[in-house]
Amino acid sequence: MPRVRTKVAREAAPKPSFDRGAAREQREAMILDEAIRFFADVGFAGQTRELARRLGLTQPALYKYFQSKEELIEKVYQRVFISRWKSEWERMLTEPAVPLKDKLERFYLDYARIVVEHNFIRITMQAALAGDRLTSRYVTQVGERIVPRVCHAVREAAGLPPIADGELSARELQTVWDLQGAIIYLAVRHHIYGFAPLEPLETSVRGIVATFIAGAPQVFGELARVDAGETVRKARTGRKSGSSLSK
Amino acid sequence: MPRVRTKVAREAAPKPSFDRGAAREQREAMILDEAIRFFADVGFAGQTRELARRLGLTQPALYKYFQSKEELIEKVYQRVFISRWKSEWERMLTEPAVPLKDKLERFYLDYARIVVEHNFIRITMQAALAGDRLTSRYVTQVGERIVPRVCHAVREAAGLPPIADGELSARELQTVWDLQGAIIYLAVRHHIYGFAPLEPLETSVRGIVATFIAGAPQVFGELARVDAGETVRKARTGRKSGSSLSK
DNA sequence: GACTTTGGTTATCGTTTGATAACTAAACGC
DNA sequence: GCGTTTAGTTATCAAACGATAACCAAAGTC
Repeated sequence: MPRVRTKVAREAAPKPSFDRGAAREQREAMILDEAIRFFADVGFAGQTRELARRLGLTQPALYKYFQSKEELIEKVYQRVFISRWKSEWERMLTEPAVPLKDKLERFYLDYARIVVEHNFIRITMQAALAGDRLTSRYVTQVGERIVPRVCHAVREAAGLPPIADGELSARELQTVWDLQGAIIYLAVRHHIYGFAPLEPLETSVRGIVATFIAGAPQVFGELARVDAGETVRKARTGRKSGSSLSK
Repeated sequence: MPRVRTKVAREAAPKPSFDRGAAREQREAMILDEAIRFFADVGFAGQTRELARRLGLTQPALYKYFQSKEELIEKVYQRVFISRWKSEWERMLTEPAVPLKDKLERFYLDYARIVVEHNFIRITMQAALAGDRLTSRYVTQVGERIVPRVCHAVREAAGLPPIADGELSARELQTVWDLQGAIIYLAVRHHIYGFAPLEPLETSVRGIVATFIAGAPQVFGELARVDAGETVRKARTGRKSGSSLSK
């Protein structure tokens, strides 16, 4: 029964042999990186043989690192998403005494640099289309940790009273989601539709933030006035809402 | 040589037999509609057998209508894209004497109803990821026929002089693309990421347009002032650009 | 230096999957 | 009515593709 013997030996393996393990993980990471590029390119229907070829390996060699294609894809997801969430983002958006414009620009410039990237957006989109959960997890995080904080920041700048996350109106939240959308669409247009950007990423992000800042607080303010009957105006400059521009 | 005889007979086929052809086209359309739903669901890697099953047919029957899976997908593209471009959009955006807000709301409400739709956005995205040309054609059309017209409309409302399409700055065009992006992202969030909308589509579209109108003309105006040295101000209400809100 | 583990190979297996062949029954034209 | 088309069937092919088996050489362990 050599089978059993092997199994026992493996389970009892006493010395994991430091370097070996590290080297293996490094190798696995290299494969994952190539897999990310590969699947971002051709989609998850891409063949393991082709991936192996790109790595300069034979196809069965992949199975020394991953039990199945499915597991490989799962690890690709994890590597893509986990490595692209920065915990400081939440801090950046709550830092007190930073003017709204600076706060949003700093955050969205950083965020966009991570998110408007070929492999990230393509993997994300393919994963989402395939119904994978991790993608929604990422978007859920944005919805829980980013969007409300931006809302609060805008409310503060618009002179509205602070409220809890749960009390933010759908309208306020959606307005911030629209800002998100404009950022993400930069990535979609470039990396999925394949159109060259019209200008540097930084310029676009600043522009999106500028339009938002010029528009959103006013929208928030109008919401508040509708809700509360004109009580909150201190941050508004007395301009009539519907000037010649909007009518 | 029965082969040749058949061929000749087919080529010379004198009476296309009205109803037959019509019925066939109808049947083909039915299949295409199901194929759209199917591929939107599972992606273009979906099996022809499964599609046939959904249609209540056997798989080889599909090949009476399409020479290959590729051709079927090609026709799916055409059906999806061609049927969803309205030529009146271009007219709606150039109609004179309609206030900017009304013009944009009317157009984007209609546009969103077409574009923020399960099958459309999913097929579009999958096709784009697969590198298909028709998708880019659709986006190109938006870029050529919609975006510049919106730019002109905004310029007009902001009191800026009319210019040719080619003279629109990257900054102006991108600002309008960002508006597009916010609309499309409504579809992505709902139909690809799978999150329930926070509010009715119409409300979101009106909100996006409102934010844009409150923000964009100001941005356009500032652009113009930078370019031309404060000469164009007639449509502005005298509010300082960077009020307490943005600083 | 014998023994084991590891990372790789070549050969191959079993499904899956697009596509075709061969046939059939109903509909159609005359 | 009789031959022809046509829309469908069943059976089947050939290639693609994920996965496994069996083997091998180099490195590591004792």
